Amino acid sequence: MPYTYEYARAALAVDCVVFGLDDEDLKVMLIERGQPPFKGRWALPGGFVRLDETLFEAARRELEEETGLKRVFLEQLYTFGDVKRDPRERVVSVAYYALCNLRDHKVQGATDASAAAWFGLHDLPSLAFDHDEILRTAVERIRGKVRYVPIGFELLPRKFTLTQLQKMYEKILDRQLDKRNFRKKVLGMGILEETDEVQQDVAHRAARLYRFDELAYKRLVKQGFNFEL
Amino acid sequence: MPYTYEYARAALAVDCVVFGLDDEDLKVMLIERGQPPFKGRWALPGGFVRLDETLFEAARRELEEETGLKRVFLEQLYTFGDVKRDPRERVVSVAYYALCNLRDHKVQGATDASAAAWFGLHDLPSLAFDHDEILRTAVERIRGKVRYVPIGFELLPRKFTLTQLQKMYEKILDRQLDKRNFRKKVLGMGILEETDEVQQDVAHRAARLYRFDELAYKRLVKQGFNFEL
DNA sequence: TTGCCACTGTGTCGTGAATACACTAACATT
DNA sequence: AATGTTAGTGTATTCACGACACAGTGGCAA
Repeated sequence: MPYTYEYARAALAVDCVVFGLDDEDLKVMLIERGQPPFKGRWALPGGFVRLDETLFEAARRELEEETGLKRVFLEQLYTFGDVKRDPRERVVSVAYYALCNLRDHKVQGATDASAAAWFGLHDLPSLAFDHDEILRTAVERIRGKVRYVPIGFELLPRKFTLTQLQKMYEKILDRQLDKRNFRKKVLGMGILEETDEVQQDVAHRAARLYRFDELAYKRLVKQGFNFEL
Repeated sequence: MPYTYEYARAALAVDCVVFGLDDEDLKVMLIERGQPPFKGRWALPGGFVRLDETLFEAARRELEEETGLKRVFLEQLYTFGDVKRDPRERVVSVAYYALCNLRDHKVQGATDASAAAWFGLHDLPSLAFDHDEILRTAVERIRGKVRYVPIGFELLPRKFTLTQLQKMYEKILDRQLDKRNFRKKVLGMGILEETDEVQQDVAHRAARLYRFDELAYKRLVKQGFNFEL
C-alpha cells in the first residue's frame, strides 16, 4: 500500500535515552541491533513515528515495545536532523529522555529478539548512528536540569533515605557533596515528607525513609520558589 | 515528479520565533499568511524542510527568505508534533528561536507578497496553527536561558551602554532591577570590555559604551564559571 | 550665563546563604 | 562485650544579595 507525495519526505523517528540508577552508577539502557545497518552494534531504543500518534506517544510506545518500560518520566530532549545521520535515507529523529529506578523496573529482555541491557555511563560502547551524540546531549541536559528541577526523584524508589538521595546527586553531577550541608539544604526546602519507616535489612543503624512531596513542591513553585541544589 | 513510500509520512517543517529589541518592548516578528489555511492570520515565519539540508539550515533559509534576516543567533527550541496541529495533513514542526537587534536589522518587507511586522509581546494577535503555543514556549525558554547564559547580548548592538543592557534584562524578565546592584554584578563578572567611546546625540550626559567580551566569557566558562544574573 | 532637565555613575551596611569541618548515637554482627 | 558501619547533628566564617540616595555631567532653553 504505497503512499505518494509531491515532494520527497524524510522519515520521522523517535529515540529514547533511558537513565536508570542503581547502587554503583548512573546507567543507560541500550539495545543490540538485530538488523542492518549497524547490525550487532548497540543503539538507543527507538523507532518510526506513526501518523496517528503524537511524538510523545510514539516515544512512549517504542519504549514499551523495546524495553518493557511503562509509566516512566519522559520528556523531549532535542531533534537531530543531519542529512547523513542514517546511511539508508534521510531520517529525522526526535530524541526523548526517560528516568526510572532500576529496582522497580528490572531489565526486561526485549520483546523482539534484540537484547536490551544497562550500561554504566563510564563504561559505554560506541553506538550506532549518531546515538553517541544524542546520549551526550541527554547527559548534559539532566546534569543541567537536575540542579533546579526535582526530576531526580524519578530515579529513586518512592521511599528513599537521604543518603540515597545524596548519592544520586553525586552520581549525576559527578562530584562529592557534604553530608550535613546537603541535608540542611534539602530538608530546608520543605519538599520531603518524613515517613515513620526506616530502612530494612541493613547491617547497621537503619536510616529514616522520606518521600518526595509533589504537592508541597507545586505549592512552592506557585509562590515563586526556586528549587536549586 | 511524485515520491512514493511504503508507509505514510508526515511533512516536516521548521518555524522560527524571532525576537527583537527596541526602546519600547521585546518584539516578535510575524508574517501575515497569504494562503489558506489561516489566510490573513498572523503566523511565525517558517516552511518545509528540504531533503538536502539540515534542520538548522532549513530554519536559516526560511528566515532569510521570509524576513530578510541573516547571521542572527539561531537555536533549536522544541519540536511540535500534535496530530492535528495542521488542518491539511500531518505536519511536524521543529521550532527555532532567533535573537537580533532591531537597529541593525530593519523590518524587511517580506519577499513573497506576505507582510512581515514586529509585534510587542504585550500586544500580540492570535496566531495561526499552534503558533501561540510555540511562541509561549519560546518566551519561557529565553526567560530561563537569559539568566544563566549570555544570549541576551545578541539583542543589542555591538556596543551598548549599561543602561541599555539593564533595560534589556528588565524587558525579558518583566521586572525592575536595581541599577547599582546590576552594574556591580555585571561588571564583576569580567565579561564586558569598556570602550573609550560614549553615546552620541543624547540630550544629557553621554554614557560609556561597552562591548561583550566573548573570549573572556569562554575562558571563564572553561574554568567552571557561572554566569548568572 | 544661568538654570534646568535628564540621565550617569558610585558605596555601604545588614541579612541570609553557602561552605568547611568532626564527633557521637544507633543498630547489627561476631 | 567489642567491633564495624552508617545515621544524624551544629557552628563559625565567608560571600553574595538586596535595599537604599545623591552628587556629577552635559545639553538645551530661556
